[in-house]
Amino acid sequence: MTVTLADVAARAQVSPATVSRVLNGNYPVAASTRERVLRAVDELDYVLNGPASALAAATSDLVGILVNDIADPFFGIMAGAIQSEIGGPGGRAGGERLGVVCNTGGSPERELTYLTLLQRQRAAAVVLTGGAVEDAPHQAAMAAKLRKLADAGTRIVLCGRPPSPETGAIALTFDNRGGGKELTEHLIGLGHRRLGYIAGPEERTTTRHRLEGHRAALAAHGIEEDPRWTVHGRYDRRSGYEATLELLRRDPSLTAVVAANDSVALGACAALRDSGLRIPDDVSVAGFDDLPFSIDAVPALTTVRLPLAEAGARAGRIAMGREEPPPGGIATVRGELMVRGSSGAPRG
Amino acid sequence: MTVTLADVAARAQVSPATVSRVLNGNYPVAASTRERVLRAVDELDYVLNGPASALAAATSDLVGILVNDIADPFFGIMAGAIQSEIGGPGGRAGGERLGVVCNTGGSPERELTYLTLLQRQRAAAVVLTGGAVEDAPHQAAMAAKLRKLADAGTRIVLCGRPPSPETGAIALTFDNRGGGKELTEHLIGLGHRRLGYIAGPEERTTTRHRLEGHRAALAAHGIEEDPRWTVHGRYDRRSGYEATLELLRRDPSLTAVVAANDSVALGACAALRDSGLRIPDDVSVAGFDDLPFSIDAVPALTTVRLPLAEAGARAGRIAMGREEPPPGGIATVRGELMVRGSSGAPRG
DNA sequence: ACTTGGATAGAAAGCGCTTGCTGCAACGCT
DNA sequence: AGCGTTGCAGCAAGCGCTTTCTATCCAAGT
Repeated sequence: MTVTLADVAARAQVSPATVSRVLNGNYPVAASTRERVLRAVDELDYVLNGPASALAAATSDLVGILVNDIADPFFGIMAGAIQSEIGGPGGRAGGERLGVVCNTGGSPERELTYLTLLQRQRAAAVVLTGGAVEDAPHQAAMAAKLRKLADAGTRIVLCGRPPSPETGAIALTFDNRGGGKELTEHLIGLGHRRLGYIAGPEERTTTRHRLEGHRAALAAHGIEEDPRWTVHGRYDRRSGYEATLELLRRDPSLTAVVAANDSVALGACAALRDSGLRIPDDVSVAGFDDLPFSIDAVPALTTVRLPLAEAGARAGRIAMGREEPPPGGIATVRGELMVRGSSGAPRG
Repeated sequence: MTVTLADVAARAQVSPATVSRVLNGNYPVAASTRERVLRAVDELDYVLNGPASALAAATSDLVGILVNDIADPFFGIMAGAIQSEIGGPGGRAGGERLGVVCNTGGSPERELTYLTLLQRQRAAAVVLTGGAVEDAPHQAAMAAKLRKLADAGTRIVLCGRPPSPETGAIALTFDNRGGGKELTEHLIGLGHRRLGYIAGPEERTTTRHRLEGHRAALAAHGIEEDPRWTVHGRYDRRSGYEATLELLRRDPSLTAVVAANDSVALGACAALRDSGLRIPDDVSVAGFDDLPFSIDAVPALTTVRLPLAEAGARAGRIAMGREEPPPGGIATVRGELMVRGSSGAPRG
């Protein structure tokens, strides 16, 4: 049926053990023998049986990448960067690993299930990207699962997610709080005093941190926040559109709208325009992440750039054991304020 | 060390065979026994060893999803839809499969390598999304690889990619040619006679088909095309920006720019604006795909909507054997012209 | 010339699971 | 009462690889 190691061995007139060693390159094999084996492999078009070798070697070459929403470039960019470092194809030869990205859709259950699936596959490493859900039971379950994975030898890396002290996982965290604060301070510096905030879904670390940064900026400048100025929604444009309309309804005198991310900001822009308001003359808008399309908004979006690709690449390297983890296993990745046309001084 | 089937069997006082059967649910087991086993599984926190079971059963629960660019929502949307149908988490219990998306970056070698990796893992199915590279040797290599995978029992589905007759793979193809034609006809109908075209990378089916549609429309209306009106580039905004500048340099009298996709169109819009031209008053712009952000361009982008999520979902179901393949194994998915603000009658 | 040791290659014992086949009650039939 | 069924459970033989341990060969050491 399918070609096996034994077939190759027979053809190359060596033992299966030798073929295995040639293929793994972890044991001295005479050059002439090696060549004979490789020729046989080629002639028979042999492909190693992954499951069998994983079973025997008790290690697999799978690396899992968990993302909240694969259709969102925020995750796509990170996943792409991680995967390209994982090696798989494109990486240097040798450790050819299969970087697989799994889309949780932001659902806690799916997150856990994927982790189990990866555990079942005995994944070599797992990278979790983006914010975490802040539900206590779920966090406990996650921590337990991660610990179990780690105990089984799976390397765990968090990319753009807060540290999980209990699990000892390496974490590259985005400084969402700092970025949010800086962004709002920029707006305050421009003269804004009544700022609406469109937050992401509740019970999410990213949502909370960005909002905290926003509020910290307000507090630092003695601006008392009106509870009506905050609306929660999803991380998509539609949600931004609706939330903006709601914000405008609650307080038409707002002079700025800060969005949880760029997609939401785009929706906000659309809603403002549809309401006959000009940006930034009537209302300033700010996003977060600086995804590629943000610069194409009209006017271009003021936002906080997160080095997604760089962070992803680093996370990938750490997951592969090709880069030293940061001291303490935790590193904070800062964002950079990008001031563009969507923010300006308020009227009057 | 780690818990094995045998441990569970011992604890439940049954044979390993029985545990396996309970877990797979493909053999009658007395209810009381089943319950005892499940309790033991739970108590020991047992997780099946994937490689071992794949080896023994000669089947795996991996399903590969190949995409050209994971950071591009075009692929992200399809991949998400496919993955959610693959089941994995979220799907109904039972056939819990791991849908893994692999990012080829549009590179032929990586595409092939991923296929080999999936073959090595004995993937249950593989879905290839998006356009194919039109290099003859590579196509032959791909066909051979796909055939081999198919022979090994892996189901192959092409989503948004032209059929590959040699391989007998199921194909859900986008009607890029038809969409391109319709789009350009819309522009011609508006009165445009000098249309620039920003094509995607050469040697790509998607690029060629869209361009052919564009040219067919021109030909059908007796418009002779100036070779200077076509520029090739990548499928990203940057490329669209540069190509537009080039187009303008070559022929400043163009009244419309048709882009290979929405991202490119966005770049085109930016270039036009930066050149002091208004859209659509001075120059009309059209994209392709209708990605979520297209409606947020200012003015909103005229484009062709491709039912990415629907097609992906269907491809996923077919890959899982949960839906009948289309008759003949090939289905054409049409796009829908979305006329919006970025296209209008030319000046004068 | 004889021992020693380095360099290769082979034999064989699993890795943890699945599954065809066998075993054995309890059951219903004539 | 005798016997074929039916329903469950266990035995044991692998699945295709890796890896430890052993065997062999030859160059070098004394």
